[in-house]
Amino acid sequence: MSRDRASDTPQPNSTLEEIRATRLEKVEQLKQTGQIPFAYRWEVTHHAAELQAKFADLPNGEEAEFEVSVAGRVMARRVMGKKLAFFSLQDETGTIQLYLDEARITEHQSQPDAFSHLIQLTDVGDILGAKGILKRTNRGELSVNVSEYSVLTKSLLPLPDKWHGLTDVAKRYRQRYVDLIVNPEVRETFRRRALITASIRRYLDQQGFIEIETPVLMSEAGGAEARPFITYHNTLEMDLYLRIATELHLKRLIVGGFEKVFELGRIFRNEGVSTRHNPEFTTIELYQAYADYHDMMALTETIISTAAQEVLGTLKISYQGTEVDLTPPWRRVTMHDIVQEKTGVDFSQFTDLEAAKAAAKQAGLHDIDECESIGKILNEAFEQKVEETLIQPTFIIDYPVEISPLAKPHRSKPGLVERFELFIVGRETANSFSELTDPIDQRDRLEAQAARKVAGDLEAHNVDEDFLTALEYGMPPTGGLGIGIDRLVMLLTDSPSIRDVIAFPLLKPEKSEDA
RNA sequence: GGGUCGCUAGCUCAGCGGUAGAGCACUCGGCUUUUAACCGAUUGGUCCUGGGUUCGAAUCCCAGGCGACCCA
Repeated sequence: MSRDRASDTPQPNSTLEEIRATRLEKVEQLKQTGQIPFAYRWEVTHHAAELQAKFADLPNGEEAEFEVSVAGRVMARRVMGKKLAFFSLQDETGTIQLYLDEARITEHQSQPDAFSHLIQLTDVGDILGAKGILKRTNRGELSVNVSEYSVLTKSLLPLPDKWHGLTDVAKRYRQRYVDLIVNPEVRETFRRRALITASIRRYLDQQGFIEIETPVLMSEAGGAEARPFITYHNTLEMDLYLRIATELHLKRLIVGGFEKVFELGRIFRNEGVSTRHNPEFTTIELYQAYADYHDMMALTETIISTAAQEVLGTLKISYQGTEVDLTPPWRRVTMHDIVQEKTGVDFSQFTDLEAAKAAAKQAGLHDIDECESIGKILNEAFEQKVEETLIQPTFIIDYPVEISPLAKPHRSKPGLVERFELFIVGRETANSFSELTDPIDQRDRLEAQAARKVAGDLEAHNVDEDFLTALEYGMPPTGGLGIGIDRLVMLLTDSPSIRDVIAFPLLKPEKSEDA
C-alpha cells in the first residue's frame, strides 16, 4: 500500500477540514487496494440484538460453528497491535463486537494485506460488512470472529465524543442523523412513535374505521381557531392555506355515507414554537356516525390504553417523574364542577356578565376584562386554575358554546355543548364533541366567527359555504374525536419536549454568511 | 412578546482583565482477549458575530444571532 505521507514528523490532523482530508485520502487508498469505499450491497443474515439473544448461553472463550454476515457502523476501535483488533459494530438493533484476528482474515480474504488495510484505512463511523463465525471472548463479549470484511461506506466526518455523545440540543435537532447514530434512546423514541400510530390504526381498522386522506392545501382554512400558513399556487394564481384541522373534510365524508372515518396526519398552525408546540404536528381526527361524545369518551380510553399496553406493556407509566395510571375508566367531570372545585366559584349561577367578572377577579383570575361572555370567563378560570392540576387522565365535559363553534348544543344544559377534552399531566391530549349537524345553527356560528375575522381576529376564518351545503344535505348524528399524536407520544416515551418526538422539528436556519 | 441562562478545539467542558487549556477524537509509534482498551509523542482555536471600555478583552459594557428554561 502506498504511504506517501508517511514520515517521522506527524502532520496536523485535528481540525474538521484536516480530518476530512485524511479520510478522503483513505478513500483513494481503499480504491487502490481494490476495495469500493461506497459499496452497492451486502448480504445481511443477522442483526446484533438477534444474535445477542440467540447466543446468550454461549460460554466465554467458546466458538459456535455458526456463520453470520452482519453490517453496521463502527462505533469503537480497539487495536491491539498488528495481529488483533476489536471493533464495535452498531446496527439498527444494537451492537455486536467484531473479533479481528489477522491470521484468520489473511487465510480467508483474497487481498494479502487485508488486516493491515482494515486497521489503517477504517475509522470510527465507517460502515462495514463482516462475515465470520460467532465466538464469545474470554471477557464475555459476543463477537463475530471475522474471516472476511468489506468497507461498505467510508465516513468522512468524525462522530461526536464516544463517551459524552452529542448533548447540544440545537445540534441534536439540526443534525438528527448524528443524534440517532450516537444516542440509541432517540431511535427507541421514534420506534415507539411508529408503534403507537400503528397500534391506533390497527385498532380503528378492527373497529371498521377507514382512513381517508383529505386536502392539505385549502382555499380557506377552517375547523379550528388558529392562524394558518399561506402559500401560493402559480398557475391558478391564488393564495392557498395549509390546513389547520381535518375536521370539515372528514365530516363531508360522513355526509357522503361513510360511517366511520379517520385521518392520522399533519396539520399546520402558524404559531410560536415551544416545548409543547411545533408549527407542524400530527393529529388523528375520527368521526363515527350515530355516536355521541359519550361513545367518544369510551373510544378515547380504549385507543390510548390499547396503545400504551401494546407499546409499553403496562398502563401504569411514569412521565418526567410523575406516576400516571391510564387504567380506564377515567374521571369525568364537568367544566363548571371542576372550576368550582378549584376556585370556589360556581359560574353556572351567573346570568350577568359583570357580576361574573367581579367573582372571577375575586377568585384571583387575571385577564378577565377582555372576556365578552360568561363562557369565556369560565374557560379562563379553567385554563388558569384547573388545567395544570389535571395529572391523571381526566375528561372535562360540557363546554360553553362560545368556545365550541362546531359542537352540538347540550341536550339538557342550556348554554353548553356536548364536548369533552382529555387532560393528562396537565396537557390537552384529546378534544371531542357530539358534532353539530344543524346547518342553520352551524351557519350562525360560522358567520359570527367570520365577523370576528373582519374585525381583525387572525385566528378566525371565513364561512366554508360548501361545508354548510354538505350539512344541508343532512349529516347523521356523529361523534367526533381528535387526539394530539405528538403529545400522546411524548407521554408514552417520557419525552419532555415535543421536539424529542418529531424527527426534524422546525428550527430557525443558522445565520448564513451573506445575510 | 418579556425575563434568566448558555455559546471556547471535531465532541464534552474548564478558564472569567495579563502568553488559549484538559479529556476524548484525529495523526505518529508500541502492544495478539479488548470493550470509555492501554502506554508514549505530536497536532489542532473566527473563544457565536459586530461595536465599545481598557495599556491589554474569551473574560467587562452595548447591540445582534442561535439555543435552553421560566413567564405571558
